[in-house]
Amino acid sequence: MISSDIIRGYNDTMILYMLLEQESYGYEISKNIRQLSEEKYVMKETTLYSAFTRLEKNGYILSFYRDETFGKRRTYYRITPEGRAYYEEKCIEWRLTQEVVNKFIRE
Amino acid sequence: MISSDIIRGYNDTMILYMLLEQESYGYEISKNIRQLSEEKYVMKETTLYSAFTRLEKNGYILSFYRDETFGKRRTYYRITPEGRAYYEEKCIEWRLTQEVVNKFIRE
DNA sequence: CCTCTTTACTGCATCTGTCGTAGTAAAATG
DNA sequence: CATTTTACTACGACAGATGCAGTAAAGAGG
Repeated sequence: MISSDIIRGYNDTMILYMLLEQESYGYEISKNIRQLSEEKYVMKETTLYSAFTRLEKNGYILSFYRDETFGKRRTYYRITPEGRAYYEEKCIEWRLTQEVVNKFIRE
Repeated sequence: MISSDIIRGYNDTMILYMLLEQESYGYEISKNIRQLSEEKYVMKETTLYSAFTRLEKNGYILSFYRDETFGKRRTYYRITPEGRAYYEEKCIEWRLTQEVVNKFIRE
């Protein structure tokens, strides 16, 4: 299992990744993360929604409603240019982190 | 810079790695981590010492004093078999984490 | 000899992201 | 018509990391 202390700070990055190509909403993002990670990582609901709040507060995503004639009303999210920039930074940081941590890993 | 939310949970692993081959003490471990990471990661003092407390509480390290006729008295640490086992687990977890996070990283 | 820097910690309070638990509510399924 | 799935919201607790402050001994430099 991947502990929350390791993934911490990368949940935001995963969500932003999911929004790079298309706008989406909580449940769908959650499912897509689970699938892309091949069931190896499942983001908790509370983690997901609190990440949305944080990301929107920081200006990295925008929330909106769509006119839906079916289904329960969803909150959709769209990535902003600031969100894309932040995502890019996180990718660079991740590569550096890997490089550093790998020096402390055996085999 | 590597954010504390990313490295979180790996500080313990880095410290244990440093104790695999030889017993050591706070200041030395801190210097060695800085050097091994090529100055890319510097563990904060408070983080380091609070990690020692936690690691000892969990039975992963043991603290002791050496008879020193010079210098200020140091608290030395030694890794336990449980600490080695925990370190191994963390290595496995780290590989899985890399695999998963890399799916969400562009380029 | 005296000051400054380096070594070697300890204590305490705060912040932040994650998570457990609970609850709401509408639509789909059987 | 009951159960499951979808789609959230609220609240409180926890743990690791950090900022800040303080202590104290040894070594370095003038």
